[in-house]
Amino acid sequence: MTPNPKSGRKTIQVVIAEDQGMVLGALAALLEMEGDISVVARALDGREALDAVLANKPDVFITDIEMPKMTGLEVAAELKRLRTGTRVVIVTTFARSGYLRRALEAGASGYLLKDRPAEELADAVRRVHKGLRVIDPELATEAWGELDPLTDRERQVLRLAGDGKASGDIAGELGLSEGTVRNYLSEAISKLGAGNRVEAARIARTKGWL
Amino acid sequence: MTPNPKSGRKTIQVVIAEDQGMVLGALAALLEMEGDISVVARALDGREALDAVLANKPDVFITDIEMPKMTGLEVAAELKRLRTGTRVVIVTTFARSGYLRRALEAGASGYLLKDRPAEELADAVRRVHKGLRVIDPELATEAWGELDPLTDRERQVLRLAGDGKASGDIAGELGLSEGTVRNYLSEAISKLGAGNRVEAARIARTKGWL
DNA sequence: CTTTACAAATGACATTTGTCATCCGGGAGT
DNA sequence: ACTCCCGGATGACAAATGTCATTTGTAAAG
Repeated sequence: MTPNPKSGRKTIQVVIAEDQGMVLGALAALLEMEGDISVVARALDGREALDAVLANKPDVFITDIEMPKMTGLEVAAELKRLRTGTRVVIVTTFARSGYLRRALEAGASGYLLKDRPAEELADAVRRVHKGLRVIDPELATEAWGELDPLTDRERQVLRLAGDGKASGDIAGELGLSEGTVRNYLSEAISKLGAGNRVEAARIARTKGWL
Repeated sequence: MTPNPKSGRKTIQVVIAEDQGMVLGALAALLEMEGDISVVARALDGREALDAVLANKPDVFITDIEMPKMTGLEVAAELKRLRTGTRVVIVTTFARSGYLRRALEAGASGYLLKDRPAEELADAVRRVHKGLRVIDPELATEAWGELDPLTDRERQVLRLAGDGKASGDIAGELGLSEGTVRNYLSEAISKLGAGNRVEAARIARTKGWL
């Protein structure tokens, strides 16, 4: 609990969230090697992460997107709403423009891919701590690529359809009529230029619209 | 290039392969913290990995499964064929019994999940280096769980169907008649206890049968 | 030379999907 | 009050999908 009594005391405090324990530990190890950064807490899911950030008030919060309980984007949005001073850096596998947009809307200061060399993480933490924005170059360019044409309903319906559920089941799950579900699906299919529900779901997923 | 002039000189030499640069670096950092382990090379894809192992003859080779060029399983199989003395540890996201089976057939000595706590990695390396086998507990139990009931045809057809292709397209792509495709699909669906092609594909995928 | 076995195809049928035009019941405007 | 719009629901119809029983080659086993 006592703050790392290292050089000068002015280390950057960070909290990390990542659902794969091994990766979480490894990233933490990576950051701990840097003299000017201390990992004050780790979390294996979104809810835990949110609590950890609120409890520790770190300078920077590093988080994955796809996690149990709450996604990294949801946590970021919540932190923005609560006006904590903590800066958020998203670290994810997915180069999806939809994710980046949502991340920025949720007030994230950084968005970088797990593809990048490891050194960039510590760099990003420092830059973001200074108040700068760090966006992965690959995304930065085409970032503002076409925006999500789907309505909320279409999204929900498409999500379930993509898992192989039948129209009737989906209807039951969402409290709609089967016909209505088919209508939404039909709309989504045409908006995405797909040939059927499955392809539509696939397309939406790769764009990060889910 | 000079071997780490640490305590005693008898460190375990390892090569790591993982396609996500950030994770690769982090895992390396994690292992480097252990006094008795040295990371002598890193690789970002399968081919690179194979070369690195052949060039360095490490004690242990740690690898992800899903990588560009060559999968970790393929590299493992090749190393077995070449009778190098290097022990292989698979580290992956997927708890699929199909993968585990293939890993063991390819002569891997370890199979662990990225879900597990980070400490287990170094442990696994040490155990494997001693000649022991390390299988993730979650998989170890049901490991020999039900073997793939699908025929090759069913697999092919299911793969395409899972991407949203229609029966007709699949037929064209495989040089079969549409009716036949539907028959295979129907068979696969019943074998897997699914309700339709999409669910069947999903189930097969999670079992590692693809 | 049979028998058996299996991959592939056919045909027929019920069900599910995808499409479209239309209808209903509230708001929100003006 | 009276439109106009929008989420949702209906109904109808064509197309795609899932199921089965049956048939045809063909290759291995006897």
